[in-house]
Amino acid sequence: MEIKTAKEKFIQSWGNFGKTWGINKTMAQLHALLLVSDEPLSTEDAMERLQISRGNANMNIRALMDWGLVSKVTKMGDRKEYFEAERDVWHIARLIVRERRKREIEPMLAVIEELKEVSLSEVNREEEQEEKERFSVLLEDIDQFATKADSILDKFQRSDENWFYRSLVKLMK
Amino acid sequence: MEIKTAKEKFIQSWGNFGKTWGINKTMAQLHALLLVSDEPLSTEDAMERLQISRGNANMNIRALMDWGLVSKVTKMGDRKEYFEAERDVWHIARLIVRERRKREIEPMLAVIEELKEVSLSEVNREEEQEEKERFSVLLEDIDQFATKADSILDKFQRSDENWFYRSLVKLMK
DNA sequence: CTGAACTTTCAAAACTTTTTGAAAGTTTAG
DNA sequence: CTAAACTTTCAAAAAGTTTTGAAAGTTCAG
Repeated sequence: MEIKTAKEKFIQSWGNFGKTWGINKTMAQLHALLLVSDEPLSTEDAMERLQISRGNANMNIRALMDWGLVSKVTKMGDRKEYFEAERDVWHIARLIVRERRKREIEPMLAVIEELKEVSLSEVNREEEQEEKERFSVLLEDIDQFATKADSILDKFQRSDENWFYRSLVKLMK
Repeated sequence: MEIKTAKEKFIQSWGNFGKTWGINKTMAQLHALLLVSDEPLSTEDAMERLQISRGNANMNIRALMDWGLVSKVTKMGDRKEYFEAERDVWHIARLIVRERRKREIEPMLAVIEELKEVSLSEVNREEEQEEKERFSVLLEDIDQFATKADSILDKFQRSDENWFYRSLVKLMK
């Protein structure tokens, strides 16, 4: 296999992989493209390589910058904007964890906390007692688990690579 | 807030939450509905509570059973099938991790391994040397990270609740 | 067997998300 | 300032996903 073919395959796979994780396919493909490029690329370069429209390229590159995965590079004597991807896999993972916690875990925790409060309020009718109790236990269990998972991810996100690898060794014992 | 309203809200939130994680909204809502039901429900019950069609209810209940999150219950003297959800949050988490590893992480790892092999093949032309080297390093880094993350998840999936909580304490030190 | 009770399937419709591309906006060289 | 070079926006179109519901399939009591 040619290296060009291999990179192509990498870009396609990264796109599909991203899609299952709730990330727009083009966004993931752009990320992959920038990861395998030896030079920063312009919007035009990306449009041509991925066969996508200007609007699509522009929007998704912005999104990648919002996530912190891609940064703008300027070349002297050139008005075009060029982009390059963060290549440190460890750093990439932390940025992704940060975004996903923000978007997915924290809103869910907020809802659970809210509903827990409701469940604690007085029981009005006798027959509700047991139902309410069961619901409360469920919410409490989910809350406990999610809070713990969230705090691990928080720790991960703030830690350095060594912490991760040291932790791994501990856990695998 | 009424308990009925609270459960309603739980079902809606679980649905939206699931959606961002690449799980069909109805599937997540059905799961939530069964989680908060004190009795097993029939397909008809689910159709009525969630206002969905028979086909939709049927397909997504099947999917939940494939994931192992829901099981069939039969009542004597009744030909209908009833369904109930696994309520142990820990167990639920393990089942979800198992499915997602299978569907998302493992296929990605397979692609990376395949591309790594390609990258190791002889360099044909002089100018390709550096490009190939850079690509190889990237693939190697991703592979290392993903393999480690996958093995933590594998361990998690096979472990019991106590392992998880003990590990947490260790990690948070 | 037969037919009622139930479950499954799947093509078409509804809905959601993504993409396009042209127009508007911004920046800068001259 | 002006106009060329570039970036951003967003309504409409395309693509993708989910849902519907009716027909086909299955099971089982009588």
